[in-house]
Amino acid sequence: MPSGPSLPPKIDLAALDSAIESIPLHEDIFKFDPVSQVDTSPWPRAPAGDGSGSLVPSTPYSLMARAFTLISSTRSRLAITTLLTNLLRVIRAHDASSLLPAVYLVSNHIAPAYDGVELGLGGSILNKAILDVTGVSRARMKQLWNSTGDSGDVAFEARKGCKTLVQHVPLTVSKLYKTLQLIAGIKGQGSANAKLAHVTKLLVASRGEEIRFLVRTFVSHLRIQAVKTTIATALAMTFSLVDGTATESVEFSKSHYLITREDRKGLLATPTKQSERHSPARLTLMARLRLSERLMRQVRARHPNFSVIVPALQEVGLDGLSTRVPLSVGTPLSPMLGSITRSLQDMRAKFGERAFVSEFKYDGQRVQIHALFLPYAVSGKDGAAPDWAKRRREAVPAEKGRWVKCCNGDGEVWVRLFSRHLEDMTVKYPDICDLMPLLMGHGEATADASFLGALPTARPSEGDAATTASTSLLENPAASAAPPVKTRSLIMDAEVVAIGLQGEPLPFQTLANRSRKEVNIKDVKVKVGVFAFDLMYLDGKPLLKTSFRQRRKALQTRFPQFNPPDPLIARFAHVRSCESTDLDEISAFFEAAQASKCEGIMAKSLDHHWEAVEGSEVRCTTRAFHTGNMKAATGETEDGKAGEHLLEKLDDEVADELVLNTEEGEEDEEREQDAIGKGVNGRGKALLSTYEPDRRCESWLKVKRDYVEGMGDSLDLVPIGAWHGMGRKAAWWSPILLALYDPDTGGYQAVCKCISGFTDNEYKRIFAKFAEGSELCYDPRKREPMDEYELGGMSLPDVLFRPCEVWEVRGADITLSPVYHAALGLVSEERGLSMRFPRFIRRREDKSVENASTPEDLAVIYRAQ
DNA sequence: CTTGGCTGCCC
DNA sequence: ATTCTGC
DNA sequence: GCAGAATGGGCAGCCAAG
Repeated sequence: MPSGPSLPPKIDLAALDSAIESIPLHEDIFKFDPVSQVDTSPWPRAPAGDGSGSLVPSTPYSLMARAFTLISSTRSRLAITTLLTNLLRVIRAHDASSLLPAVYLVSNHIAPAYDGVELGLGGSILNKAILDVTGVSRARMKQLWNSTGDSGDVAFEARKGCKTLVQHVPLTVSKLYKTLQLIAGIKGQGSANAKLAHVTKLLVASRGEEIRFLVRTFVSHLRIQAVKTTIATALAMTFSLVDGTATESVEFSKSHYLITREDRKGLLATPTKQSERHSPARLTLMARLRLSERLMRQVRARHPNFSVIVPALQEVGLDGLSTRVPLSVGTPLSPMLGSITRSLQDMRAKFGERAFVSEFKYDGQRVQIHALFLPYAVSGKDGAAPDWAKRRREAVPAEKGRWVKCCNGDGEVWVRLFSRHLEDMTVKYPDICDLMPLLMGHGEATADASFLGALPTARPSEGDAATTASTSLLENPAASAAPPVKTRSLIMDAEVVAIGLQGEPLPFQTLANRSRKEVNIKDVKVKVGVFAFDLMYLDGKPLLKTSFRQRRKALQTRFPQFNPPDPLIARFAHVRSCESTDLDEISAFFEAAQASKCEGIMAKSLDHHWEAVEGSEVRCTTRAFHTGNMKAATGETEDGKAGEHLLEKLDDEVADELVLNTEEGEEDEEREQDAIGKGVNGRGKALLSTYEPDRRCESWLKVKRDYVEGMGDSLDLVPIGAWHGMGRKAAWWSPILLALYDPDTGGYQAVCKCISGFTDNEYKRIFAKFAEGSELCYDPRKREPMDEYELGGMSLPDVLFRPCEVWEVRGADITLSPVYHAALGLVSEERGLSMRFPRFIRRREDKSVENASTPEDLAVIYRAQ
């Protein structure tokens, strides 16, 4: 119990529960009033943040638990969004300081990915905590795990029937968030116990449903059908709806986004009556909500940091948001992703007449490179400027990243590297950091011939790196032509690939062997090459809306491939690409990618286009079009009116871009000139080649061998065991352990687990056929396991199956495994083989278990890789 | 001082 | 990473 | 088609236990 001078006033828990219970969180967002419909008098109090010493309401965690419970009872996106929006509105209205913590709690995080904050709690520690707190037996725990498949549900069920003798102080959102941050900060010897102590304390303090969500929050797995987009939407709606509280900035008249109480009087966001749905007044407001939602998604995609976004919303609202939270060097944007495409023909067909390039998809690690040059001398002065330290601090968002001195003595380049999921990788790649000043023209060796080299593409070549480089230079003679232009700032997209002494690409597993906490560039054991493929920001200008053709051109001309003279520094090249749209040539390029150990290819649309929507007449006139540039979009047209027409036909996405982009600075003249599109006189649809953060787009298509039917390797495996599924798969077996059949011994060698590719019906069939305790399925802990199973270093499955089916399973490639013993001795004496990205394709009813794939079959595939 | 379990993060 | 499902 | 969920192989890093 807390003690000391500021003992909080005694809380009437019954009154609190009833006050929370009576909040109509499910109510239509236009009707719900977080001020008049919420009674905060029984809420716990905390000192106001303004230092006045006055006590203000502090959001009880039970409010969040209540919202989560309601959310869990539906699968309707609309209902979930409504609940979440109303929850955030209540918190915003009564306890604004808890809004950011609440948003983090909903999103399963406590900080942006790149801050490197980790809770370090997992199922194991939580199980311990639940045992401690509830006192249930281990057997009961296991039983609960098997039946619920959820840590929170286990905790909730385990505590049922436990008597809670002490009346606790209610847990608050703010307290929980602070504790999570505290837990994340605990390191070193004894940390496990220290974390456990905090967890246990909170579990003990929790009441009712709270424990379910508390535990899920500890394992960062809330499972409430709302992770990213739904939160962004709810946040946008929260700030669209003016609730008349003191903290709202009131500038209604000029806003694109705000909806006042007056505006929405008598209207419903989700009416049941058809007539109400189409009321013009309602449609106007819904359009505003959609605009806010799109704004929020865009801002979040360009600057995914709630610690920046939420305070910005609170201070400047939606209208000032995109200016206040822009794309910035030092903060990663969400990467653009490619859509899976099942064949080269499909890929070709999707682009139609549009120009595109194909690129090698290397098997490495994606990296987003941020770099900023800061000169020692400011203009007009020479020598180191006295305010260097201050300028340095001001130049970057925080004391993260790495400063690299330019060897020409001009200044320093600040570098920060991010992974695909936006983790900070700067310290992992000092060799890439050191590359940046040279790449940006701030080194002095740029005239050196050794700079002109390129990475060879899997061509074996004698001699050292320099010889190799000159060989591959022939592939791209243009590389030597470009003079180094000094670059101020950039954000670049690239793939990091492990390379051998000759610069040849090495497998992903080699790259994975690299240390992650690097201290010294001299200790780097796995050399890497950087294969660049996009440029999102250059010299202070975002290029997201620039066509890919121009981004690519800028990337290639400004940053020619080169091989730094210092062998410790990473090499730089562009991904190999092919501009032909001829299917045969693309096929040959795809084969070349395989030969170079690539995963496949990415095909990318080069230009912005307009295309007719079905049934409309299309007149194709070439003229300048560039999203984000009103003048170009409405510029020269055949009949002079078509420009306006075009604007009317813009789909929402583009309209939004236009609105947002007015704040992104002037257009680049060069870009404008090159902007190509098709005028459409009729209904039109935008097919853009913009960089779309956070989206899997049809303008980027990825083709891998294993997506293509009949192309990848597949195995015919025997299911020999399984575990109880979790979450939505709790009622079935998942994952399922698969094995090869060894005809020499009659044994079964486990090769991988499989979770993907099964339909729910297939799961049902499997669970019914291999029913627990039946002839075909037994508990290996209760009955001696059959000795023909070779499980390797695998932990024992919950159940073992009698071998009786054969399944076709496809994967990307075969890996040397530290765990499985499949084909042990055939390619390695120490390690067996396993499969990357295994997925169930179909049952082979035509095959008996004796006809399943053998260790030799697997070894053959491995050797052929 | 070594080993093995757990966690988070690459793909 | 891949895949399936409900909206 | 989007959004979310479940979970694959395998690595380094960290910590606890032996």
